[in-house]
Order: sequence, then structure tokens, then C-alpha cells
Amino acid sequence: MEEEKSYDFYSIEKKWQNKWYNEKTYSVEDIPLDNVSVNVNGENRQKFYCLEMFPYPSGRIHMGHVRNYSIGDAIARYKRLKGYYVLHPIGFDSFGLPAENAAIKNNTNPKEWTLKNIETMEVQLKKLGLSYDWDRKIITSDSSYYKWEQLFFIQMYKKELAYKKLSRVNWCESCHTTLANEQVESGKCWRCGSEITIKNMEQWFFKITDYAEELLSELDNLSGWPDKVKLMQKNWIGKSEGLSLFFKISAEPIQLEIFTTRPDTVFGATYLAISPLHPLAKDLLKTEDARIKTEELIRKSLISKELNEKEGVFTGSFAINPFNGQKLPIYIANFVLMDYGTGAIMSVPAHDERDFEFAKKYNIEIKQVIKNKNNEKTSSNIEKNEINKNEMNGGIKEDEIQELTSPFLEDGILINSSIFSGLTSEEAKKAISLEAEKTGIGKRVINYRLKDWGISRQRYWGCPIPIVYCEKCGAVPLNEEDLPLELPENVTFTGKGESPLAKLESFINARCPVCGGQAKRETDTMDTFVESSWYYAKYTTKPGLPFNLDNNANLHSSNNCDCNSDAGKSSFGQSPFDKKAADYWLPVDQYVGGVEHAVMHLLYARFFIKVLRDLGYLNVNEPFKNLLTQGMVVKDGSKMSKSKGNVVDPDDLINKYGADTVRLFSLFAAPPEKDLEWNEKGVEGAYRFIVKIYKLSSLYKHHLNNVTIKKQKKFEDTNIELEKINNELNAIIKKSENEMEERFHFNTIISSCMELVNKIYEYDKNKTQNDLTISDAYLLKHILNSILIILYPFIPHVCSECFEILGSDITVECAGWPEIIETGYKIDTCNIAVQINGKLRAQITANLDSEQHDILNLSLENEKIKKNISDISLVKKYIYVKNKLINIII
RNA sequence: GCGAAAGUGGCGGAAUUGGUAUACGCACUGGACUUAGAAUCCAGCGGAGUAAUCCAUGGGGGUUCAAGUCCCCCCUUUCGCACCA
Repeated sequence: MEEEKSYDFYSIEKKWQNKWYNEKTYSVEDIPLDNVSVNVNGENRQKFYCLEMFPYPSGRIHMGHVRNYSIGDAIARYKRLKGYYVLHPIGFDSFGLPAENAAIKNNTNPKEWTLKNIETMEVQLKKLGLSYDWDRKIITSDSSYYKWEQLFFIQMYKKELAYKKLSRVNWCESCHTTLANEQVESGKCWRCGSEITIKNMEQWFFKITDYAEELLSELDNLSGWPDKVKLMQKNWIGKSEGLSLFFKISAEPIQLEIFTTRPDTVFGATYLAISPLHPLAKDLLKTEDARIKTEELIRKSLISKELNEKEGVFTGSFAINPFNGQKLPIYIANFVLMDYGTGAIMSVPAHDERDFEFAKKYNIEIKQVIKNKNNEKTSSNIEKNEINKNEMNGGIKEDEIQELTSPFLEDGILINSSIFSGLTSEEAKKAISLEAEKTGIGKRVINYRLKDWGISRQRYWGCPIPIVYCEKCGAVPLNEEDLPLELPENVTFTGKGESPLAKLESFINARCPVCGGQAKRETDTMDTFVESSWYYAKYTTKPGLPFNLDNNANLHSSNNCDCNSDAGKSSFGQSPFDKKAADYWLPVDQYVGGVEHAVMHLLYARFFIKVLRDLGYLNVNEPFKNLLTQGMVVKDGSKMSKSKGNVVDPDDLINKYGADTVRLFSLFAAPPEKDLEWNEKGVEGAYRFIVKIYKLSSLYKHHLNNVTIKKQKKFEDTNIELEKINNELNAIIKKSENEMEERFHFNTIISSCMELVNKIYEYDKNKTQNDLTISDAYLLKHILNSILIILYPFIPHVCSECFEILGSDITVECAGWPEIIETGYKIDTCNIAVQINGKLRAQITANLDSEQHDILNLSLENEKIKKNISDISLVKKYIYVKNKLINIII
């Protein structure tokens, strides 16, 4: 055996990376030219847009990035092997708080800090050998990017999709800015974990609620999304259908509007409850005592949404139930939310947990109006409820006294409800709603939990909002041709008080675009989730000259928005991307990222593409066709973090083992959707496997180098051991296709390849390479090449190198997905498990596709079976699963 | 509290359609090579038992010839929402 060159990952990885980056191997055209639009077989190549969530340039990449990008790269490289025309871009989500916080702390410039980080991370990403089209790199903090965002903002403003209002908003004292609802997690800031307080501020909003229905209903079409994420979005949008009902206030000329999803319980209402922040709250108060108590409730509601105990105050006012004329006391109650529905409810303690709790506390009547459907006693709920026999025959006895120990929450049959008694809840909901509409005391409405997206941030390092406030004209958007409104650089950071922009006279003072008079600029910047809401569309067009919207055919014709179709047409007349390119590449065929963005980024991006569609920029309804949400990388059971001191730096690992090893381990240790437990010893295992592959290729270098693989259907006259291995290879080829396209369980592909490599070593042990006949060499080269191609998406450098070592005119990435080639070897026997009464007792070898009685006889000849079954007459029956198993029942 | 997902050796995990549970990797144990170690290679590795066998996929029931897989109840963990009327 000749001396092998040892595996020098550093040189190998450098060699291939240089080739890829210098030759721009992974660059694609915005719209494929004729010469790439067909494959070698003359078939049309399909496009495939593979995207991973782009990183925030925080300084260095971390293991989460490595995992995310290894998954995406595996998919992108696989699709190229399969002949797709693959767009696989990368960029940096570079606006955000850390840059500004670093500026405050270290007296640096956020822009310089950010660009330096991008530079570092770009080097790191390139060292991982990811197959990106680097020509399409986006840096969102660059005005060449965010000027388009300002353009979108202006156009949204003109369509009233962006608006400003005074509102109670979430405030994070630590980040010193407001936050959108999606960015508050259990009352805490999503970024820093600080407690959120409530502030009343003028804020800019995007009218995402206009799209609530579409965002909800389109979820059904997203078959390529995990159910978990769809459910989270569904719950977040929180559609509920119900009845809005007007209650007259007795002795007052005013009405109170409430919202309920349970119109069927309207006869059980025993009080009304309104939010302390309800505009009518103070008007309804009748006593000084109630006023004082209410002030306290208002004070508490204003600072926090957190609630420990239900508290309320009787206002002294009464309302009239429009259905039965009953006089209902009106309470001010802290558990009623002002920003949902109408801020007022009818309380039905018998059939609502919260109303029940409140009624118990304040001794309010509890009146049951729904009973169990099946006429069974709800014994756990009702203590004294002797159901009148008459009820069985449909006759409902009124005025039964129900003593509930807990509310009855399910749907059922109405009782004590006048003409509606006897109806089911479902029927009654309809009937009562219709009646309310007929008599004009109410209307059916749909409410959403989703709120408009608050995008104002009182921070510097973000996209400036292109609005000025003119004394004469009010809020006025900039002229589109004056964009970009650049973020000024000559600012000082104190970390105290308002945004640095608010103190910068040169920025604040502006001319009104309408009247030319004195005006002041908006000093809030946009939420950085705005940049990530459309970056995937920007990628579809290479950077360069802006596209003229007017040159884009049919730009406004297929606009499915009901507004003026000229809305998207700006005087500026330009677009950040070519509409044809966007329509060609979008939607993203495979999106990969962390599940933490399930209701933030992923909801905003869905909203934004619909807005861009309605503005006429593209013709796409959804941004991401398939979504893969990968789990976290954890160590010692918890997420890697500086505070826990369990961070592993990818750079250290790459230097020690090489990028292929780090990538392989990331994909091997767990399926992508699960958390990945980091284990240094496991990394060594991955390294060992790569060395094994490299050694195997080196071992056969001289024997296979000159063997040229021809296209062939079958290998003849080959070594039987190799033929067996080829059979297993064929199974792996098939299985891998399924995994790479459907399930993404790369770990199972890798383990199959490990098994196969082990088998080749075993084969090698019993042979010397000189035994190789010419036909064996063909087959072996086919096997080795195929394994290299299958593993190439995961460990591209070493596979490229080994493919070259074994001798080929083309690189592995041009080789195409391996074909299944048969040999003369046919498996004509199989292993059959023999069970007695369902328990495994023996294994026998039988001819393939044997008849069941032959298998039975064969089984009964087996020593172990004989011991249990001495005679065939003992066999009561048996079940035979072809080529697999026989279960004999005695 | 509501909703969802998951629970398999010492560990990460396989078993994709109900059909031979524990593939592959890690760790561990023994052996070879070595002055020694590292690396590598070989062998072993769910538990109990001398063995035949028996017991094992969070626990308990069920369906089935056959259950990690399907159904019901319970426990635990993780995630999301948390008074949304």
C-alpha cells in the first residue's frame, strides 16, 4: 500500500472556497438566460429559491447561525445536483439596538461598528463554504436599501396603511423604546427580557389589521409550513365572531355597546362590566366612593397589563337588557380590556369563568340559562338541579333555581330564555343575533385579537421615517424623489433621554414639501422588523441601477386591491427590484430559520408582501412556500449564552477540525427541528468519519483514476460483495431523495452513508486493491462517486476533493444526483422472523416471495420452533407477511 | 388555566406505511500495536439470570395475530397564549 496523504482540511477547504468565490460558482441571473434555462437533457430547469433568515451583525457568528446555514446550504446544494436553477442569497439585517448600545458604551460609531462586524462575519461565513451568491449581498442599514423602505412608507401613508395615533403602547425602559405587541413575551421585552410598562404616546402604525382576514385564511394554503407555526399565527390573529349589542342606560340618554361571542347566554346576563379606561366610565359613576375606587383602578391599568386579582366597583348606574328588560348593575372591572372589542361586556356568571369569579366576589346573581345537551345532570357543576320531567318532552319549566359551584362553559340547550328556550346554543346564537339585528339593538361583528403593528422606535440606529410636521400643513410625507432621507452620522450618544435624532437641530429642521415653510422632522425610526419584511424580494434582483416601474409590464393591471390602481405608481417611478425577477423567483421555495420568529418576522413578512402586491410591485401572495424551523443549539441542557458561559465559538472549531466537520456534526447530531445538544466528542466522531472517506478515496486513487464512468443501465460480472454494497447504495439513493425533499432528516442519510462506508472498508479488508478487475473498478468507482455526491451537500469541500482524487472531468457539483444502477446480483433469499403468539422465537432464511405454507413448513423445521410446536396440528392459525415475518398462533 | 409538541440504553438519536425495538454516532470495557501515551485497529456493550428464558420504548388500561407506532385515562418536560368576553 502506498503512503497516503493525510487529510489536510485547511488546504482542501481553502482550495475549493477560492475556486467557488473566484469563479462565482453560485451566481445566478435575475431571470435565467437561454443557456441555463435547460439542463443537459434539454429539459426546462425549474427555479428554486432557498433562503435562510439573514443574520444581525452582532460581531461574530454563533452556533445557531452555523446550524441554520448548514441546513440551508445542504438544501441549496442538493437542489443544484438535481438540476434546479438555485437562488441562494445572503445579507445582513444591520439596523438594530446592539449597534447603538455599543456606541453608547464604547463611544463608537454605530455605522462603523456594524460594517466592521459585517466584514468579520462575512469572512466567517465564507470559511464555512456556504454556496451563496455573494453578488446579491444586502446591508439593510445602507441607504441604498432603506430608501426603498421609505418609499414604501410614503406610499402606505398615502393609502392610509401607515398612520399615526395617540395610543397606549408597550414601553421597554431598558431598550428605551416602544415595542409592538408581537415583541412582548409574557409581559417582557423580547430582546432584553425587561418588564414592559404602558405609555401613552403618539406612534406610527402599519395597518396590518386590514389584512387580518387574508393573513388568517391564507394559512390554510401554506401546506409547507409546520402546523405549530400556523397555529401560533392563527391564535395570534385570534378571529372571533360574535354579536355587538347596545344596552340602554336607565335614566340616561346614552347607550353602552358590548361585544359577546355567546349571544345564546344573553338571558343569563346579570351585570355589565366595563374597562376602567372606557370613555364612559367616569360618566356612569354615581357616588364619590365609587369615583375614588375607580381612580385607583385606572391608575393601576395605566401602568401595567399584569393582573393579580379581579377588582371592580359598582358605578351606581344600571343598564337595561334589551332582550328581557332586566335592570343590570354596571360595574367597572379591571379584568375588562379596553383594547379588545368595545371595552365593555355583558357578564353571564353562570357560563363564563371570569364573570363567575367576579360575581362570587361581589355577590352578584348567577342565573343559569344553558343546560347540558344530553339532559344529563351536570353533577360536577350543579348541586341542586332536579331536571323537571317535562323538559324531556320539550316543555321547559321556568324559574328553576340553579346553584352552580362552577360555571357551565359548554354549549347546550337554552333554558330560562323566553322564546329561545329549548334551542341548542348553536341555533340560539344565530336566532338571537338575527333578532338583535332585526330590532336594531345589535349587529353581528368579527373581532380580531391582532392589533396594528406599532413601528415607531425612539432610537437612532434605524430607518428614518420620511415625514415632516409643518405648522401649516400638518404631517406631510417627503417627496419621493427626495429619498433617501439619510440617517445623519454626526450624532452624539448619551444613552439618556430621547433619541439622539431628537436633539440634532440640523436633522430636525426641515422645509415642508408642500408649502416650503418651516417644518420639523419625525425623529422616530422604524422597527427593524420592517427591513426583514421585504429583503427576500430585494434579493431577486442583483444590485445596480434601480428599476423603472413603468418598464415593468402589467404592473398595475393585475392588482387585486380595490383601491385606485395608480396608488403604487409614484412620481419617483422606480422599484428596488425588477418585477419580472421578483415574480420569477418568489415565493421563496424553502425558508429556514428559528421558530422564535413565528409571530414576529413571519407574520410581518406575510403582511408586507401583500402590501407590496397591492402597491403593484409584484404579483405574489405569500413570501415563503415552505418553512423549516430549526431548533436551538444547546450545551449542558441550556441555550448557549455568554451569561451561562457555555458558548462554543464556531471559529475555534473550524480551525481545529475544519468547516466540513462542524457542518457535519450540526446536521448529524439531531434532526433539524429538534434542539441540538453540542458535544465536542461527537464533533470528533464526525471528524473521524470525514477522515475515513478521505482515506478511502486516497486508497483507491490509482486504481480508479483512469476509470471513466459511462452512462449504463447495468453492471455485469462484478464482485458479489460489491454488488451487495451497490444494492444498499441504491436504497440510500432513494431514501436520501425523500429526506432531502420532504423530511430533512439529514442525520439518517448520514448514518446510512456511515454504514455503507464501513462496509466498503470491510470489503477492502478482505481484498487487496490489485484484485480489482476492470468491471469491479467500474462498479466501485460508481459506488464511491455516488456516496460522495450524496454527502456533498453536507460536506462539500472534502467531497469535491475526493471526487477529484478519484479522477473525473467534472467537479462533483456538476455530476448530478447519482443514478440507480443494477447489477447481476439478485437477492433471492430473505430473512424471515418467526413469531409464536406474537413473540419472536426464531429467524429463518427462505426463498424470496415464498408461498405462505412453504414458510410455515420451513419454520416448523427450525429447532427452536420445534421445541414449542411439536406437531403441525397444534397450529391454530398463522399470519404471513411476505418476505418479512410469520406469526404462528398455537 | 387554555392550546400545542414531546417522553426509546449511560448520552445524542434510528425504527417514514401497525410487522424482527435500540441502526448510526458518542461514552464505556477488554484486547492488539507502542518504552509510554496519542492516534488507529479488533471485540463487547438495554436490564435480570449459570442457563432455558423473562422483563424493557414515562405510567395504567384498550383495540389487534402483532403496538414505540392506533384509541382512552394519568404523569412529566418543553414551547406558545394568558383574563381577547
